[in-house]
Amino acid sequence: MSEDKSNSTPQQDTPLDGSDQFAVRQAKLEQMRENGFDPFRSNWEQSHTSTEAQSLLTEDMEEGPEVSVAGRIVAFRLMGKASFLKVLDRDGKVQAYVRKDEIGEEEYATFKKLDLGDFIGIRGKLFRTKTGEVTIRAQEYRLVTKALRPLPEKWHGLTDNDQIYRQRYLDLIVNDQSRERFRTRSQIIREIREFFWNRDFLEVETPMLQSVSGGAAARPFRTHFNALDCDFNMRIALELHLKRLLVGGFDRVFEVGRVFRNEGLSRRHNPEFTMLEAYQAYTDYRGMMELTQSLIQQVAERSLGTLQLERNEGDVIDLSGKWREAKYKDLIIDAVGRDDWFELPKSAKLEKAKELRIEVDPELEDFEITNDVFEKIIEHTLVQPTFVTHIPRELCPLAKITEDDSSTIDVFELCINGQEIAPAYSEQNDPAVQRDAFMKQVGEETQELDDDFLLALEHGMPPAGGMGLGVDRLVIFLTKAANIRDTILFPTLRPF
RNA sequence: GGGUCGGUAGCUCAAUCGGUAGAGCAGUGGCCUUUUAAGCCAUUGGUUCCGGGUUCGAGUCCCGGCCGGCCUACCA
Repeated sequence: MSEDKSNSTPQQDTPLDGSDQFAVRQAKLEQMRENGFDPFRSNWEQSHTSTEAQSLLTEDMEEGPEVSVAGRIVAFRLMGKASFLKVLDRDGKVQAYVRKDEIGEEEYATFKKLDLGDFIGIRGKLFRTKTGEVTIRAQEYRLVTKALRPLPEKWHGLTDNDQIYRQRYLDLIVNDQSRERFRTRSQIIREIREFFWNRDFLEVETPMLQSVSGGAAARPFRTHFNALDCDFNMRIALELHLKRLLVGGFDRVFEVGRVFRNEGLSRRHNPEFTMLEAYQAYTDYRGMMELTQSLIQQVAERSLGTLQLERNEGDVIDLSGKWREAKYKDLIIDAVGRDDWFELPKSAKLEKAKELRIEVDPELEDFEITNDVFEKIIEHTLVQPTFVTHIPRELCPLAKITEDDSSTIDVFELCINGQEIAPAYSEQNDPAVQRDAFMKQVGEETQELDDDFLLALEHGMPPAGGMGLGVDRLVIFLTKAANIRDTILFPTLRPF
């Protein structure tokens, strides 16, 4: 449909029947302009937010002070010569009561022409209605911004997923739960920063455009830089640059930032997602264990006020106390039901995997079959916080090898809510061992060899523990979201 | 990428065997000075996602496409 923008006067000879709500609202807007109001230019001074205003009327008071609020009309109940409406602003909703005999006949006539979705300012004293709701008795109101499109339905809200993601603003206006979830997400990220600042970590920013994207084995997004006429990748991890800063003498650094992985979409994967990584010199993965547990406990306590998280499944995740530790090998042996799993030849492992109904590619390496067992039958059972330790060295080329067991590395993988949420390592700082580990990966895997990083290691990186945490996944279980897309304001979608 | 389910009014949803496409909310016109999904009366509004096909007749059946949900695969 194309509107004729050149025709600024509404066609008065064809009365609007109300079928085209956009046209009806546009006609109202034109009418206002003719009467000398600009429905977009006015501002309104807020004295309080909706919830601040409501708190001013305490139990013992009959009438509160005068307040001035502004927001979007989300409920509108006209009753002849008086009306109730609800105004939504940044921290909630407040009800207002408008009477014809208090604002005047003319004002009331134009007030009745307002629409759901319009922004208005209201000034008046607080009182309590019959049913006890704190309400503003309007002495003055003004339209601040006209909304030309109608809001989604008031009771069911917006449920169409596609529209929720593509027009997130509508979701935020009408779905309280969604609005609340994104406020919580913001609070969580704020508490994460607070935690690290308090521990004397330096918050830094490292490049998103990199000529070599290392630190993980995911496929990158590629782009081209015209000025230098060369290709760049978007980063897939923060790790290698943060470690360069350890070399540079920043003993404690962290970054919260977006990383990009050119892989599939799923309920738990978005191609751009938010990663927290922290590196601390003169500690190891054990130190990271204490840090990670404290971090998540403090964040949950401060942003949710509890360490007991009820899941949609009905059970409760208990974040309190000291968290369970379990060795990778023990979990595997337990899951497959035989002590000699790690001594079995590959053919026997494949056989057993088939028995357990795990689909495995016979081309896989031994350790990959084992890891499939972990990912497909163990990981989703780790609902209570569990540090999985002593992971096979092949899985993490960037970690230190365990002193008394050269087959494993000094790392943990923290699982909560059946999801891997935060890995941490005693970071590998021997440049030769690091190079060997990289070389084994390059070619068969997607990790690229970052020579510049190895050069940095040759200058000496102090012993350190490091950890990474998928912020979106943390938000998923802290806010009981069903899907990663419900925790990302504008998730990646197929363009129209 | 594969499987599967879906797309109907601004929104939330109906539509029997293939037989005139409906309701609630929103809108429009009235009534209503403490409502809470306000209420009452009246009423407008449809390229049934798009394009083909079968049929006397298609929202419904078939084919192709677009978009999405869920499952699955890739993502140490």
